Amino acid sequence: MVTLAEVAQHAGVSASTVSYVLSGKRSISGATRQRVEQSIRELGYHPNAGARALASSKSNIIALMVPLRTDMYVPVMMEIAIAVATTARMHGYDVLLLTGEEGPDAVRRVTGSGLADAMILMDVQLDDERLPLLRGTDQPSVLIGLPADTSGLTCVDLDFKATGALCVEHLAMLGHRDIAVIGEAAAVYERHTGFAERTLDGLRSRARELGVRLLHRPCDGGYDAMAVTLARILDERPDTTGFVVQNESAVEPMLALLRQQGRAVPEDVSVVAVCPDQVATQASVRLTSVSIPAQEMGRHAVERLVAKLDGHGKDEVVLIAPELTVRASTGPAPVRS
Amino acid sequence: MVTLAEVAQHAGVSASTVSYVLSGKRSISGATRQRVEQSIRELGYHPNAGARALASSKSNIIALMVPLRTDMYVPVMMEIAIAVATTARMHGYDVLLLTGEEGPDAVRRVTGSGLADAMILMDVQLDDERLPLLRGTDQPSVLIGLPADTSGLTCVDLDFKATGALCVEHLAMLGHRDIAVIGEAAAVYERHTGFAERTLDGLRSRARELGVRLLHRPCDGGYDAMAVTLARILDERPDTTGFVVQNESAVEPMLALLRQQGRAVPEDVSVVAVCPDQVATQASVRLTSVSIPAQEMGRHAVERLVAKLDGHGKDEVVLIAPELTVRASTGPAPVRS
DNA sequence: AGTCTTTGTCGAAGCGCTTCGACAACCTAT
DNA sequence: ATAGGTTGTCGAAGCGCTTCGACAAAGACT
Repeated sequence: MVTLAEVAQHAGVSASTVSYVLSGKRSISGATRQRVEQSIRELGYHPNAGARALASSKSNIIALMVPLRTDMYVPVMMEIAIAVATTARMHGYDVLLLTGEEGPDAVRRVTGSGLADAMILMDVQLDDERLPLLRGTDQPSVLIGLPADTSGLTCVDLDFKATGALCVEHLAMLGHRDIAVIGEAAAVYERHTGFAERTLDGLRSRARELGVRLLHRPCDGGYDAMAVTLARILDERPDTTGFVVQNESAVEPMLALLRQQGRAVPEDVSVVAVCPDQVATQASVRLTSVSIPAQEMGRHAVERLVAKLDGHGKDEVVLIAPELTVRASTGPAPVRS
Repeated sequence: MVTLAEVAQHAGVSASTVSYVLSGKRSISGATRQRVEQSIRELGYHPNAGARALASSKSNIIALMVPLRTDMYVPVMMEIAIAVATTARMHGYDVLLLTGEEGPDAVRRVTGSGLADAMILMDVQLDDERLPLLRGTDQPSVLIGLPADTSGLTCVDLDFKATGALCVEHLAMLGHRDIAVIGEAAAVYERHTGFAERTLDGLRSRARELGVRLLHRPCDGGYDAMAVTLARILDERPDTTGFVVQNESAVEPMLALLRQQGRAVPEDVSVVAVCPDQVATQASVRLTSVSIPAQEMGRHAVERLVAKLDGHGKDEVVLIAPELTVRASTGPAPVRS
């Protein structure tokens, strides 16, 4: 274990000088800097993280709380997590992975111990029990997702309300008057997950404005659940010609079922998905979709956080504008028989 | 920020006594312990992580290197990561999330700085460039996955060779003589990912032993790629009646394509998948599969690591025995026309 | 009763780093 | 030439904790 002191001795300077070379917080002559850097290289010196954290009261670690449950959007979560880790590294931070399991205690533990300098929370509930803690501490934080009350918080998310509106608009413009929404599992709505409700909100209000009939049904993933859900929808609203799907694991089963029933996409029915691009392009019909910009969300979150850590950067809500990409799954509504 | 000293003062004992109450490394009288614990609670004390790490040279952090690329098994990776985080917490450790991006440098950085006490590597290549570093340090590590040379290393993985063998056996037993293997994307084989090659090895050697014809084709995920691959296979080996699929994102497209071609599963062709249970049960035909025990792998890895950190625990390779669950996608081979 | 353990507590010395004030040495402007 | 400012370096004081040796006090044994 090479220490700062050893580097200093090797370079013939004091410890503080080495520290200043490393941090750049005071000016150092070119000659000295080079000598020190040389010594650092020769000795293979790595600053000790604990000592640094202690002396500077900064750990250079960002905590990331991911949901424990894996009933939705797993690849999206993963992509966000990776984007967070990658972006954080670019700013000199490492990422501590916390699962939602500990709940508010994890927040207390991390802020209290100085383990992390800041934190990012994913999978925020509308009325999340961690929020009071965040508001009550001076440790910077960013939420990925939107709670009901965003005052005093910084949030990053896709504008799901606009997303819902966009989907309805697209279908309405193509002449569809009866639209069915296949949503996340019922449990997701029951625990008041913001994005799901906001999407629904956007869908409904736009549908009302455009005079389009809208039917929403939650749906567990998988083929069997989808079969039941689809049957019910078509039973209740036989004239449905447009579908909005917000549930990755329902996409492919749905396409398979439609095919099986002899309903052609997009000739007979149109499908718009809210899902990552990868899912949309790999599906058996290339799906018109609003993509979930996971990378961008992760990147944004870190950048907001770093800005806060650097002193600038205020509380604000960043809503990423949705983009609808037209692919092969939507077309003009069929002429009514 | 409440410090140890403040707790000590509040409880009327010395700082070291408080420390010993916390660590349990020396015996403390019941009365004193209670007084100290009371003070800790009243003051809301949380030990400072940096100071702890510095004084004890232990950070209580485990580093987890996940692959940057997301071209395969994303949900599995996520599940492992979550299992690692959860299990680590149960042993008093936190998890630092590193992406493969930095490569060997990340290993150097983490071991050198004492940021983490130990590390877990995922997505190990057969000839991984991080291995020499691991062997050259005294910091404990565990690999999830198997490199070519496991000497001096601790590894945890599903026994993919046995997995391959098991799949062939099952199909052979049902009378299938021509089996096609639909594998991961070609890139996965090109970079010599251990599990893919080991599965193939198991498939081939067992097929040879049982006198079964085997054709292996890599396949990118998605419907279009699958369509091409399937067409080629059936062109080359029209008598194929058994399929082994090791590629999550090829499963559903394949089932859709078979259905479309009028080949019934399992009456005309049988399909065995190597995938997480969730995928197998949610597919449009409930798939006979060998499951990928993500949770178990993550848990095992942490437990091996903690054992090493505690002094016991030697280098060893833990291969988890595969289990094949028969569901609705396999049946007796059709009688030859 | 005296010696030997055991038990519970304390004081002090660091862990390796950052950071502040001090201060030579050197420039620059008057 | 001298006062005033820069610039580059150093020494020392901590950051909050762990841990070691020391040592009273109390119990166990002859």
